Amino acid sequence: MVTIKDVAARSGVSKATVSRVLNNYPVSPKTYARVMQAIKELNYQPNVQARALSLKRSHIVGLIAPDLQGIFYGPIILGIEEVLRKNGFNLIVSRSQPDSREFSLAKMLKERRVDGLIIATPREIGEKAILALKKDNFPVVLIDGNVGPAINSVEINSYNGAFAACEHLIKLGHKRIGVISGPLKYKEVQDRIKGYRDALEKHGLPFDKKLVKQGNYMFDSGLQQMENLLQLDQFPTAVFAMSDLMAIGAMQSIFRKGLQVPKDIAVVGFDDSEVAKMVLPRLTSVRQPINEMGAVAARKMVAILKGDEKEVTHIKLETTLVIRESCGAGGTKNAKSAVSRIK
Amino acid sequence: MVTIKDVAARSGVSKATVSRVLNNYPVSPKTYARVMQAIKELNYQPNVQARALSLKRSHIVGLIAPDLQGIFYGPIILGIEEVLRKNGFNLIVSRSQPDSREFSLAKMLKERRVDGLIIATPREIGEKAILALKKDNFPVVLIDGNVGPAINSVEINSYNGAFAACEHLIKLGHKRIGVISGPLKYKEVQDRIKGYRDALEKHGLPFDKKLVKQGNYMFDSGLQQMENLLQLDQFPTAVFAMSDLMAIGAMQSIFRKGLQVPKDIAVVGFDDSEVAKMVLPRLTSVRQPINEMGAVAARKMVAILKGDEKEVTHIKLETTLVIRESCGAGGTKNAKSAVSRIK
DNA sequence: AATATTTTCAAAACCGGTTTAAGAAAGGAA
DNA sequence: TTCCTTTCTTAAACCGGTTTTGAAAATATT
Repeated sequence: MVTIKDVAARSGVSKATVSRVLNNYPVSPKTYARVMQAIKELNYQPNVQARALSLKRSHIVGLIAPDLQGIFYGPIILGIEEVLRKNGFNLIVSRSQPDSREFSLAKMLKERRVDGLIIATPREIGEKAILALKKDNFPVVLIDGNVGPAINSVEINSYNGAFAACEHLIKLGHKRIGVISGPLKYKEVQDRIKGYRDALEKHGLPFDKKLVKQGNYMFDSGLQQMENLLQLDQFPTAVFAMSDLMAIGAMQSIFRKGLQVPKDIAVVGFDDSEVAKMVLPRLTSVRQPINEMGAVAARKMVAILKGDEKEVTHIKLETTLVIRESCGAGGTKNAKSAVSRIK
Repeated sequence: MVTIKDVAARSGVSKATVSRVLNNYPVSPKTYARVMQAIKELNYQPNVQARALSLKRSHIVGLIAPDLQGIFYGPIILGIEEVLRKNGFNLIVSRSQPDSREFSLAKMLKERRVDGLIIATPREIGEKAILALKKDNFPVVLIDGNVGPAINSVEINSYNGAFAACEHLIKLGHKRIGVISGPLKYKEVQDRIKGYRDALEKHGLPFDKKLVKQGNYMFDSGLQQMENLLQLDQFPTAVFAMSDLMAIGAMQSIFRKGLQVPKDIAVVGFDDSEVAKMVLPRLTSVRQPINEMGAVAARKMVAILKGDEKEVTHIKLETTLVIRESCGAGGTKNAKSAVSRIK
């Protein structure tokens, strides 16, 4: 491998000078030219390990997520990677292990392998561990979660998304709207339920606890919870599911019962993932800008690492209701999008 | 940050001795104990950058893929990451840029940021660039592709998968089987077409070129190409699509025409992705062990980096036909799986 | 007890960069 | 011309590990 020493020898200057050229410190034009010439001739590429050791900066950002693929985490990775690459950083991905999670966090930190950490779905990691990172002044950005004002976060405005979905159903004339939720302990689930309730209230409709069933975001639970809804004395005429997978499960459950979507029961999902377009009737869904969430988080991280930004920010991205056939309102798209930024 | 020097000072030995303890070189029991004690007390963690510089090994493996998410690349990442983590390696993911692909490859190599490279879908990268890596003796494992005997590869036995899918349809009585293929220039597409033709031939059925339409693996192209098939004078009674997304697109196309699946036209897909279970009728599909492909590639890489294996291997993983309703044969599953290894 | 052999450890060099402190060269003012 | 700045350049130290070399200590042999 050709090193900085080789370049120095070839261009007749010292290592220090080559380093200055590389880092844009003032150098006389002719020295600059000679060094660049040597770099080109030797096809020299600086050794990142050496540079990292010296600078105490690896130019690597770590992503910790409970899963590294699927409807949600796939697009996040994509969004993060693109921004990082364009800014000269690399991305190390790591799945959070349910068991040894804090350990691996602490290790990542102490090893100094990464310059900063983007943590997706911090609820898997534990608030304490995250706050400990902060205490060590380690750059952290959370995606899809929030552990208080001290730590940067990027999330979806779940409340607005749910509100829009439910209001849409109400305006179509539905008065009994079932909900298949995610795990109730999650903050975003509570937000969405609040959006649902507020939409009902705004239009003078009563809230019926029996219409809210708890699922786990997965297909099977949508199927299961829809069955439960169908066993009520009085069916809901519409269902709002907090994920597309559950919405699709719900649709299958409805079909099995011999009913039709949207004629007998209208269905709205959440995510607007690829599958929403593939099922019949096509699924009306609350679009989350997942890819953008990753990109925004990565941009924040880059800004921190470059020293451009110091203040903690909490960003909420807005959702869009994408109307297809499963809700019973023809149309194609109904856009509403914005980025709100809250300090 | 606490360094090896601090540990040395605390335990009253030299840096060298601490290093020996850490790397399991012979040391007297009482020295060992003292050093370990100091390590624990100081909560010392070696700096990976320094170690990487000294050892010329970063313990990072790079993955280059055209996409980092979705049905195919998502599970691959998952499979790779798990194996690497368990073996003490980290994974850097990088999307291959259509434009500057060779450049970034060469850069990764020269920078010595990663110890080895797993390249998914090498057709995007270019054979020359890959062979150049080999020339530099850089560890490379290809996933889902093959550029000759010199380079390690892991792929799916596409031929067998297609053969099984088509033979299954033939045994159900179909005599005119349409195909919606991937891009014909891809090797695996040619293999699958060969599987299709051989199945026909084995059962004495004629091959009709008009029944093979070229798609691009995406949903829309399935829809489009099925429409083309439906414009033939004589419909196929079954369709084999080379991806689930295209199969689902084809199904929608069939429905639009007022026909039913599988009654009028049977459909079989390829991938057995999550969506296969979500559409109605549920999709019969050729299951690719995608996750395992990633794991196998990662294991090979680890073996190379640990110096355990030197010979080049070409591994083909077998597929399984998963039977659901879209093909018209009730049943649940029909397993057939194996790993064949070819030197 | 004297010598040979083995074991254990420390000093120093090294990996390939960056940075500091100081010297050399160039330019400007008196 | 001389002296004072300002601009470039470099030697040496440093980042935090690993590894080689050789000496001291411990053990074995005679």
